Amino acid sequence: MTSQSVEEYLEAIYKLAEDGAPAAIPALAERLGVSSVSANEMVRRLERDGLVAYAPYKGVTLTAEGEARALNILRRHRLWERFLVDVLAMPWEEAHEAACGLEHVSSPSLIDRLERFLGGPDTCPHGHAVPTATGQIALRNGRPLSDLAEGDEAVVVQVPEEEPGVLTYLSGLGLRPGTVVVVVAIAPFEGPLTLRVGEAVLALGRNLASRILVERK
Amino acid sequence: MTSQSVEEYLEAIYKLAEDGAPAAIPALAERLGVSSVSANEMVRRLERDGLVAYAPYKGVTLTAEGEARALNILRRHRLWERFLVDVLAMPWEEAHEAACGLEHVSSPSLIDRLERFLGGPDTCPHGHAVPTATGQIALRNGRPLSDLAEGDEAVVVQVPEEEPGVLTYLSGLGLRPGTVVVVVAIAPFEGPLTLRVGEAVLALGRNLASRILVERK
DNA sequence: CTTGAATATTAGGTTTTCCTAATCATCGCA
DNA sequence: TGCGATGATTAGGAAAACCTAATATTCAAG
Repeated sequence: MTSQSVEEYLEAIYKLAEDGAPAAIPALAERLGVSSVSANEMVRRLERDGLVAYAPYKGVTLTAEGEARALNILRRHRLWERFLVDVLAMPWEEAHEAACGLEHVSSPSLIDRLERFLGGPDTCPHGHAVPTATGQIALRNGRPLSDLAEGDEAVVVQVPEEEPGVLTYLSGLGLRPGTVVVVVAIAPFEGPLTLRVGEAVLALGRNLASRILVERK
Repeated sequence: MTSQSVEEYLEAIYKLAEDGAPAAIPALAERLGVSSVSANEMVRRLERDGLVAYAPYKGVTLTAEGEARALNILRRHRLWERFLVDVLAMPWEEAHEAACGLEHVSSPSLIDRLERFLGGPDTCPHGHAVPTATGQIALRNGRPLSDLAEGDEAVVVQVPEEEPGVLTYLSGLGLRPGTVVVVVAIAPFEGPLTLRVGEAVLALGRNLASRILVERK
């Protein structure tokens, strides 16, 4: 019996930990739209239940059990997203929102059936790997778009998920998994990249570019 | 912002009221697996919020607003059930369970897309009408199986939903919407009906038979 | 018209998840 | 090394849904 709140915390902790360091409480609170006090409280509860390890001023880390749960949630989320986008033709950011609800009320049997119906997709619409029913997750190969040199051509394999605004923006630019991009120019001093995407030429901030994964063509 | 609990109450009140009289609190509590005190408390809250009218010892009735909400929930429930059974090939009673969760986390946009994908089905897998997005619900024509006479032949148009055990039982007997039945015999003193369903002959209690709707062939 | 059963309500609690305000601890930088 | 910003925790609450136990009402049937 894992409550919806608990699941959301586990998911958020997992996502935050993806950027290297353990999740900090204020960052966690921020992401969940909750006060630091509440996040602290909940983290204590998760610790008591053996789902995370918490060291004040250091951060929160998932235990093996906690990570298994988190991967399972991610599995549900990404399969639903795939369904919503591919089958129901829902726009990206709306699909993310909707999947956030559905993921907490989906039995293993339902999810397995959904996976079979979808033909066992490897990734969600943003290119993130779908964990298996047994909790394995494939690691994406590809490197940040910001690592390319001028003149390089590459194909997008992954864009960040979560932030609704970012999703709409990228979607509007046509930057989605499978898109071919050519680096036209790279501005100095951590400046933006100029890209050619199909016919269009556009500028993309370095920060966002570093969160988009590409593969050499 | 209607909470999941509130939605479940509205749904239960609607279903109970279908059998004629306003929903009694103990019946409501029973159906929701909750104490009478809790049900009473919640009904008071619903009344405060203008969703029901409550007269002690008389029962609970939905207001126009409450009924609109209930129909919307039923719409979501039945469309999801259709999806789970038709598309994911989920067995009946598992689908009912699963739909109970999904119905509370589905935005109007999601439900409209789902409906379009399913081709705008008129009924759920048990033959209950799907309310429209604007809150209309078609009334089923058909009469109780228990009203037939010996020798009558008819086609099932609706079976009771909700109780998991009943669903499995009926499903096992092959009694589902579309099934053709012939009344072989009717036992006196409110006794069981003997039916022929395809090749099989089976006995069905009068009570259950009265909750199955059929149409003359 | 009384009385027993069914129904309703009150009183007092619990758990979960959130909050604000205030205090305490720590880290990193000057 | 000392201090200010950031992070952590405590104290005290709130709202939603539940619960049990006890009491009060009302219904219906004899």
